[in-house]
Amino acid sequence: MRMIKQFQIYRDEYQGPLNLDLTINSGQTSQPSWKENEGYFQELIMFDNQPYLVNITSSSSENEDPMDVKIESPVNVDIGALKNKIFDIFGLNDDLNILYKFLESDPKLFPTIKFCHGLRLFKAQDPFECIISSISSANNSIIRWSRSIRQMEKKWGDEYHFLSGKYYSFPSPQRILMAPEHEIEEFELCGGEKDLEKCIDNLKACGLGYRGKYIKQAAQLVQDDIDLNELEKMDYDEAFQILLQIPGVGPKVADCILLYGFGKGEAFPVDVWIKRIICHLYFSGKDIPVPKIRLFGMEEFGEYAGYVQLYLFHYARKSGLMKTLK
DNA sequence: ACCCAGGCGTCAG
DNA sequence: CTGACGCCTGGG
Repeated sequence: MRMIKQFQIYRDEYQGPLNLDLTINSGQTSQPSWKENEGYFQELIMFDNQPYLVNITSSSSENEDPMDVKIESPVNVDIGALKNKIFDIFGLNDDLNILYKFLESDPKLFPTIKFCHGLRLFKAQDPFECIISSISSANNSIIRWSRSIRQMEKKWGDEYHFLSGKYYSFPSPQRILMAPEHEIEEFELCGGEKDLEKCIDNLKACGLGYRGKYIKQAAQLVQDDIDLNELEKMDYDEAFQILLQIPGVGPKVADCILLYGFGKGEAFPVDVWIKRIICHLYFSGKDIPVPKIRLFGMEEFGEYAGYVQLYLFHYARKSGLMKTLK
């Protein structure tokens, strides 16, 4: 059986503007960009352990037309549930009008609005996936990180066939634990049957480098010790401390996980660019240590900290400020 | 064409 | 605090 259901998302169902293209392609390290095909963004969404291929209009996101959503699945599609999931992923529950009032109240932040109109937080579809992909993003470029995620999905995720092609889910902790860390381990695992050069089904071969070890340790912790449902219920500070115990997770990565995986909008992930931008805008270029920048951001921007980080980064990229700071 | 320095966040020393 | 980690980018 194969089911396709279609619905619209109207302009008055969410508050403030939405630029879907900008949201998907602004390099947020929550999920790789969705595929673009015949005027739609497409991605496999796992919901209640069932696969759904979501197709969402990629054009006219800035005008008054509703967005088309088509969902293809081998199982019955609960439109309400999938719609909620889509709202979560694209930050459609965030009121950008209120955000913009806040940004307007700070002359340093005001200019970010016109560069980021309709930009929303692009959330991960699942907390475990978010943990692994955030670890992979550390000390890494967006392109390299996206490639690694896609390769992990292809090697260890489940394959699903849809009308427009094959898609792979993000592998479970169990699957990641079964994957060899590097080619030597894979070689030993097959008892020397394969040539060492042909051992490419390991984490390191996904371009993850030394992060492979962290990823397996993280998967082990999630399987044995860390209950992600419990983490979801904790307040920001408590969850932050727990996440820091995961190998490969420092303050920046923990904040990304809290922001993109658990929807904690008060998280303020500080990478080198945010550091440079904040030092430039708020400390007249003086060099302030990263941990202080983080505390400053959380104090100064409160519940909007995550959005401010997103807007400052994109603003710096588009306005040319980044080139100046480099 | 080539090489090699520089950049990225976390960890270990 | 500093250097190492792996890989890609970009300048020479």
